[in-house]
Amino acid sequence: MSSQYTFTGQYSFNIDSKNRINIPAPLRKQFSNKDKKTFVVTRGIDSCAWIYPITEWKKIQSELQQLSSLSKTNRIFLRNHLRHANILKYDSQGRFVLPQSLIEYASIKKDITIIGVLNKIEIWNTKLLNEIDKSDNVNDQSYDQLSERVNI
Amino acid sequence: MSSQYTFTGQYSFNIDSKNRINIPAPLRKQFSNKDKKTFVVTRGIDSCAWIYPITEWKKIQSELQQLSSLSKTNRIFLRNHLRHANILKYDSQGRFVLPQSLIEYASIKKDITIIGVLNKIEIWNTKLLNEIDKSDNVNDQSYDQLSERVNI
DNA sequence: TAACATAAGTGGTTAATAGTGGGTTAAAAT
DNA sequence: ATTTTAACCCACTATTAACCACTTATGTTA
Repeated sequence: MSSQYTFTGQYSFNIDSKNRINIPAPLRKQFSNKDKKTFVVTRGIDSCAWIYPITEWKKIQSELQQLSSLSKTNRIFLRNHLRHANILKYDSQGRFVLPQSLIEYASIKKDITIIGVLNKIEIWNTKLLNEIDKSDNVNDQSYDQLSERVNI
Repeated sequence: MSSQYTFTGQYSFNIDSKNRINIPAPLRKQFSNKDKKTFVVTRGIDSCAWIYPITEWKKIQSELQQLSSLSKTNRIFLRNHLRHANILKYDSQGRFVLPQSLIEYASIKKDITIIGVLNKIEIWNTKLLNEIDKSDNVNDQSYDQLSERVNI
């Protein structure tokens, strides 16, 4: 599934006393009019928060709608993915308030790093990201597997 | 079957001394005029209560009518879903009183957590949900199977 | 390269809404 | 008739969202 969004780059910001985070202007500019400044923040798979523009999120959502709640696996999966998904808008200054639950999940303190990763934006505790960056050596074998699918 | 409803997010509330529960404003706002503040609360498949906006419930009902009562599974499923279904309205403050039978079924005490799960809303005993969240490890294999269908 | 102009980021205040509690009236049951 | 229960309404408080203003950075033009 390909996306219209190709977020890239890395930006340093502070979260303010009201838990507001500024979406970097270069990323914000990519939001289409259709999105109407609306997006979904949710738990990332690593300890960070993920942002999807709402039109992008709806694609994911329509896939989730195919899953029947009669299956236990599906129920748990749906619950755990949807309960942390917050639909938000950024204000006229390009900011939004990050929900408390995600602040805790991503260990957000003051210094944050925002990264563009194609169809999503990641929000990290700067310190945490740097530590992971050093320690998280993906072994060569997994890259080999990847190479069969992705041609860089 | 896709739905017009796409409830998401998680909200913490208290049930009050009159057994009233507040439907979180963000979820309430999604109710269409057609629903006229009316919805169905019933037993969830796990120990929680499920809320469907009335227009959504009617769709489900017509699907349930397709199920033959010759199957035992069907009979049990139909019984449990239909006998506990209460048609209710929320008041001008957005609250409704949760029937005693569902309070017992979902072990509702004071602290409750409300979760949006696409076409339905779940009401949980906060403590219970957290416990299940930890213990209910769906094995990786089932998620692997899921991954073939859902691309997040 | 200096001055200006524009855009981006930051902080705070105000206004609106959501959540909560309680009270009153109407209905129901004993 | 009295008590209990439920629906409806009103009011207070806390939280959230919208708005305004200032500062810093970037970029453009003389």
